[in-house]
Amino acid sequence: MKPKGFVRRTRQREAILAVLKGTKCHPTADWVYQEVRKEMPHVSLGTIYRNLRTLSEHGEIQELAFGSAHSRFDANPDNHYHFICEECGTIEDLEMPALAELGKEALKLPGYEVRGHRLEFHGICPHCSHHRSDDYAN
Amino acid sequence: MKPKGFVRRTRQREAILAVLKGTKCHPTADWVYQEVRKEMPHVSLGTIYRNLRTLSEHGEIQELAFGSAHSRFDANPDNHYHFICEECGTIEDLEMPALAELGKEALKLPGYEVRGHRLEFHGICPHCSHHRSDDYAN
DNA sequence: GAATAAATGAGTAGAATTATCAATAATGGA
DNA sequence: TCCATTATTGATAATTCTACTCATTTATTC
Repeated sequence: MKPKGFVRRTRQREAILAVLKGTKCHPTADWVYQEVRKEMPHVSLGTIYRNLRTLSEHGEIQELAFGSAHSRFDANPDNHYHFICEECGTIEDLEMPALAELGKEALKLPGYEVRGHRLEFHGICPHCSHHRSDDYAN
Repeated sequence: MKPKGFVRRTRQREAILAVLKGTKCHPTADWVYQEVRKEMPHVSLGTIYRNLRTLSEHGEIQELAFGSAHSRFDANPDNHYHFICEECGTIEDLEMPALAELGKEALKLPGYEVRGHRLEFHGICPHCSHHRSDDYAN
């Protein structure tokens, strides 16, 4: 019997994955589009976006973005860390002190002038975790 | 003599900063807009964006975003860290191993289910650092 | 090969952000 | 206090990135 909801292996998806694996840079969707188009001129930009999402949802690649598409702002300009809830998207400050040794670690890289770092944790916040238990109870 | 290129102190900028300092959430530009509008109904959304940028450029607030507005993709789905150049925006993989103890540290937070973390360093890459020296030489 | 449903291409739509520009207002000096 | 200067604003248009729609195509299983 044919399974429902499975993932097909298409020329386009293969090409996108190949392009991504063939570069050390961390390209944007549009860069990938331009590359894939060289081999497959009729590929659609929608296809690129759709597949990049599908691939990252299946853990084959990863998307580098700050949760939502739009920026968020923080009145505290000093370095501190955040927790981002995967469920509700809430961003919270962590009390954890900034780790000075992290910068030093990276300073070992020759030629790189490290000015700072950013650390975020993601997972489920207490609020959403609570709602989840409610769901199981029903 | 009047200095050229200085930053003025405007009602709008003060209001934006006040709104941002008055919240613990990490709002989007639009949220700030809605709040400022309560006190200042004719404020323009463009003014919000302009000031949020100006303020973060002057280190009075910080913007939480992944460098550029748009997502970037990485063929490597495993957790690893990145270096982002503030000059050219290039993102590079770091050889540094993922720090397991970081997750454990954050796990101490009661009620939070930490699933992962992300660490990025920012600064100047060797390539841009080199160009800079050239500038000084001229 | 046929049936099925996922995926595509082409175009449209929407949301977030930036640019444009005449009008306004903050600043330092007279 | 008034003036000259110019950063900033408000209003709107323009861009950019991404998601959505839907008829058509195509990968998969039988």
